[in-house]
Amino acid sequence: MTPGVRFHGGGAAPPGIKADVDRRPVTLEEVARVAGVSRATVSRVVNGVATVDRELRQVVEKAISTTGYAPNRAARSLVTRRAGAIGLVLPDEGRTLHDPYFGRVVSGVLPVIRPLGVQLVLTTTDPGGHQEVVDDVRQRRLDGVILIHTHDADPLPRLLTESNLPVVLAARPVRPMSITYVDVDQAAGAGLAVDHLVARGCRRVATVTGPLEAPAGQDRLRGFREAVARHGLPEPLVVEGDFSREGGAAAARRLVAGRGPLGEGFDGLFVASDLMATGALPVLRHRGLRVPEDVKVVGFDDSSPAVECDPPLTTVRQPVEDMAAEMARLLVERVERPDRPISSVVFAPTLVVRQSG
Amino acid sequence: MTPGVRFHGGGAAPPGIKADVDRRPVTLEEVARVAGVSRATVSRVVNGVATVDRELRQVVEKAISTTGYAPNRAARSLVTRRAGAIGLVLPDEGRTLHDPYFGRVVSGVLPVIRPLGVQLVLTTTDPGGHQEVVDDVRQRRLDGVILIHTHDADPLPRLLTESNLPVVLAARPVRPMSITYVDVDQAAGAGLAVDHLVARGCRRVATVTGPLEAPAGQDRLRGFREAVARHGLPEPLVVEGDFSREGGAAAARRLVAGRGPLGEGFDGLFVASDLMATGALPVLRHRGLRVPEDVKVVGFDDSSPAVECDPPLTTVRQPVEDMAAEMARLLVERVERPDRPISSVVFAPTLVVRQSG
DNA sequence: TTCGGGTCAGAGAGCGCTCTCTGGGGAGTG
DNA sequence: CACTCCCCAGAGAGCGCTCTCTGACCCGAA
Repeated sequence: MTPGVRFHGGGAAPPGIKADVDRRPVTLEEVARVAGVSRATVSRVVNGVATVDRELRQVVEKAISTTGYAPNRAARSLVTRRAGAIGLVLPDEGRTLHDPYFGRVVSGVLPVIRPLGVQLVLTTTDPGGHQEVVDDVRQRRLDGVILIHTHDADPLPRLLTESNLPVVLAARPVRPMSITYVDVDQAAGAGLAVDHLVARGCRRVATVTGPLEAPAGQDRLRGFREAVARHGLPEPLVVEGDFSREGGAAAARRLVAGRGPLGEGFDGLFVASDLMATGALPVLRHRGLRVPEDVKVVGFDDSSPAVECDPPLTTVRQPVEDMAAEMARLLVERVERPDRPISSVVFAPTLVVRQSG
Repeated sequence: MTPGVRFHGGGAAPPGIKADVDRRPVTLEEVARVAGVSRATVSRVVNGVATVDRELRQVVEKAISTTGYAPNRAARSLVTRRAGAIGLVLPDEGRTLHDPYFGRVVSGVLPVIRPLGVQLVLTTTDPGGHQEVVDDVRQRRLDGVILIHTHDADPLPRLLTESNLPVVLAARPVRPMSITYVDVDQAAGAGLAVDHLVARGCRRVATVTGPLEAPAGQDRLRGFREAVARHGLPEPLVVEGDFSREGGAAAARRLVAGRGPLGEGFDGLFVASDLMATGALPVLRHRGLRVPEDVKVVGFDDSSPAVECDPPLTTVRQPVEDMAAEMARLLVERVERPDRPISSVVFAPTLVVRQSG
């Protein structure tokens, strides 16, 4: 060893903040030494195990705070076989990520899992397809996943359940399968919309549906038809949309094209998503139809476009935050007791009345 | 040991999927045994270390795929002292999470870190304040964090940098400090807006600013004033807003209140955020001012309200995805080489012309 | 043949934690 | 007073991986 000049430290380190920097993290071992107890006892204190003497506990707690100990999660995970993290998986067709719905899900999930010390990891199924997500779970980086907006062809739900990994779906699966999901009663929501239109005096109603291969699309149409029948209304106009703004506009154009000069056609319109409604409204306006005077419009989702468009949209609200919180709870439950029977939850929608209908 | 009935397995397990379920995960050790090599060699193959004989490598790779081996990340983290995860920290005043901006950040960050095998962990500073985030890093659950929308009083940037933890800020810090950040040239963006208004024939311009304690608010106002001076325009009207829709509406009311009967006042309006602009537009309309005929309006952000409002907004676009990707790159770089000098990046804004101005 | 040098696989020591098992000591009982 | 029982702290064995160090083996040069 050549003796040389040490720039930082070298003798007794000055006390204070600087000494913290670049120092090796404190381990259980060191806390134990400071407290004059064994590693096991410190571990018990850290994890809140009750069988520790009061006095001893205080000594340990003091040692923890003076040393500034923070447990290494990787080491703990290695033993407990828990990652302490769950995944939120979005299909990245670009759309979902930019949908405010996504933020609502996050703000529903976080309050449930943070107090449990569980992290929320964000992923899309975008690049490597789905294997990445499965790998994340198999590598024990994720204890389970919440799947958003899976579509018909999505192999992920099956892939994950077949590997017996904890999954919760946001929305009913396309094909019936043994999987936990949380959904809103879509049909009932559509019914709420029709009830409202009828209460406001509409007699000839129309609908722009979602894509009919999606369960949400199917269910909202079914609920719409059932409510129309229940109220004894004449056969409604039905045009299929695709949940996009442009799709809503296109569908609206087809609807007004079939409308006669003096109002035969429809006086109430249920659009199966707010985004489509924001596409449909300008079409109606350009056709000279005033909303809500000539046509009353009700949307679905209560997403931000609903309040931003003109006029603000009466719409069916899904309690997304509550649903997300429930998904988180179900997932955590499933991670902790994989043997429990799976169970799903369906929420009731509500109607938010604004100016459009 | 009492001999008893074993329900699952017990003899030779039937081959196939069922056997995978509930089985203990495969370890390096087992792969090594199957391949007839040492644990070290398998590790070398898994991690792509070059000094492994070609043939041997193939044998190991085969063993990996037949056993279905997936490395345990916790074990790896324990040794490498890398969590393999970075945090995206949002201040939860409710707003940010529901802002589409947030989704754009995520979709900029993910493509950068996923190929590196790094996870994105979402957090807010909401409940326990900021200690939680610091703890996450100290517990080595997070290698570093990206901080979004920090405000003046936010202690987090300082807290993290003082602990010498890798941080990247989205936006210039309020007070100058030694920290990596990525931002758009706010002043230049405001200049773009004024240039456009002038090119469209405006002579008397006004602005609704952001909150002036925020750097973005200050910089956009400064850029606005500089451009106004550069074009030799008369003293502009300036009203302070707060980046919210309601704040935009309130500011617009104050502006039109000062406007005389025959158009003395302003014919061009720069609103420092799209959201505020969506609040301002209806106010102008109710005052009988047509956009863009009577007043041309330019917003800032190119967020979704810009395309949803009526008329669609001409606005200054921040390349949010690119900026987010850059933040991710800077953070990863910083995690890998903490000794490197810190560096920040400023992006150029562009103008998106729509119908409002 | 001997020897130096280079290549590459194996041995083994941890990383920091949890958790079971052991055992000391005090209280209660016969 | 001896014995049992219980309570609670310590010892120590891993969890599954990485990475350094050792050493076997082969090749070419002396």
